[in-house]
Amino acid sequence: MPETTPPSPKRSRPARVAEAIKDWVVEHSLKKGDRLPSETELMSRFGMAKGTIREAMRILEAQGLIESRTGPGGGCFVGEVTEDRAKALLANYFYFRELSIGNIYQLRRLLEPEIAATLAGRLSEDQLAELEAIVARYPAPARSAEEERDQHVASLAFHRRLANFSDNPLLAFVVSFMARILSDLTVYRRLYDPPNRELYEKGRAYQEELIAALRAGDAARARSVMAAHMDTAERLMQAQEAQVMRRFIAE
Amino acid sequence: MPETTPPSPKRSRPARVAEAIKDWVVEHSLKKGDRLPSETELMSRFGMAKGTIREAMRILEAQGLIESRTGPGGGCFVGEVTEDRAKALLANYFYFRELSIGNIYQLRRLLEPEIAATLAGRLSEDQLAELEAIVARYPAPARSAEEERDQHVASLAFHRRLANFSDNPLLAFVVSFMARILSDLTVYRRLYDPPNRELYEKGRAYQEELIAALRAGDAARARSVMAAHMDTAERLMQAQEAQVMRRFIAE
DNA sequence: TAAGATTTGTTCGTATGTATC
DNA sequence: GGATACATACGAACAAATCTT
Repeated sequence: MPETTPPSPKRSRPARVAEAIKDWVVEHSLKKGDRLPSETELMSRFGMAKGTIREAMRILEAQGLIESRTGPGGGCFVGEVTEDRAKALLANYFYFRELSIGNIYQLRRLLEPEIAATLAGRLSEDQLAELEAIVARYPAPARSAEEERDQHVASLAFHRRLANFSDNPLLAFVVSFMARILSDLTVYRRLYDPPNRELYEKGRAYQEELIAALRAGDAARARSVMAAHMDTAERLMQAQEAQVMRRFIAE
Repeated sequence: MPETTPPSPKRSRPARVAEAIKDWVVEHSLKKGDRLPSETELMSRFGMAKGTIREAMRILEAQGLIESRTGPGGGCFVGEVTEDRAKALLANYFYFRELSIGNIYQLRRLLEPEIAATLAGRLSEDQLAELEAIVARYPAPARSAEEERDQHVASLAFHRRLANFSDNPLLAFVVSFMARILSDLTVYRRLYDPPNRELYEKGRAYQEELIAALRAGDAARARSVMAAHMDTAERLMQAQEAQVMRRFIAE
């Protein structure tokens, strides 16, 4: 595997090696558990020192493309990028870009009702039970800011779970990503005090009605219930005037 | 900066160092061009060898969080994640997940009309001219598969540009990301032959009408034109995909 | 132009840790 | 437990880039 780009431009050697390995994986269409050549093998293949190869491996690892194990039979292995890692990497992109509540809800209003509609009548009883279990985690209005924060995070877990039931991976990812961003918000800003009784009651009522519509297979109703839910949720969030995300998210 | 996690779990040292540096950046709320401690500084701070520190830096670099320069006044600097890098990292996530045309268009149908509507009457004459210039790149129907592919990529550039005019960074990113995926599709699948005259004529007519609506500030019309555009575009794409599949089987 | 200083980039040799047999 | 195979980490040296004088 000779260098195909002799006067190669600006990038560091590890970066180029990482690119080359990536291409190699694609060309040979390696699958999830497949093993990459060992470090010593790569050293001689690329004619570079151990440190350089290792840095390249770290690059791939940071992107979630490989995992490595020590010991005999160990080495580096192709691994799918996990959903969590993808979300973390994407969240970094928005670190400096200051998403507003309005920005997020503009998408939620469009996407969440769509998810609800497409899932109506297509969820198993197990899946519906799972959603009900999440709703059951907040049976009574919160009595403190702490409790309310927990409830809101749980409520977002409801949406994230629902999203992951979708058979559209792109739709599922985007919706789930937004739920995660909003969850992180609640952790790092004291967003939910004072406790807001209205948020609790409306939110819970909507989610219960939504589950009923999903079970009944009533797509139109599921859609409109979710739309109304998003509508009030945004108004309440806006009133609380959150500021979004000022941190890197650890995977 | 001593180790706060003595029995630290499974992760490698470079990964932990990278995390620590990330946290450090957040805590000190460093901005885009700010400089990180030098390698030698970090070596003594973390009590680790040069190679280890460098691997940590590569992890951060791979995520787009830092850049590094040599020489006096050089070092590692905080850098915003670029849009392109974020897209590439996210694309890795979908590498194994095989998005279908239907998956992508389910989102395009929802998001693109929204973008069109929110931008109506809010674009400068310069921006409108830029869009017109893109449309002008395909003044006549394509006469070969090559030419048609180029036209379709240009047409996707139209949507990407429009998306980036949006003042909602999240919406802009998602739409622009989809356009890029579809562009890559055209490279890796021979999706656009044989030349399809209908795609050309309808697509061009829609985009011209859309620009008119945007200029006139007619949000409702911009929305409906874009919706119709997405509708026919998806049907044509689906038909062509079917055609490609059949050809593949036949061959 | 040239020399020197500073900082990242790369190499090599060696030693340690870890999992399999 | 011992041998083996592999990644992981260290330390010292040298190379390359880039700024200053």
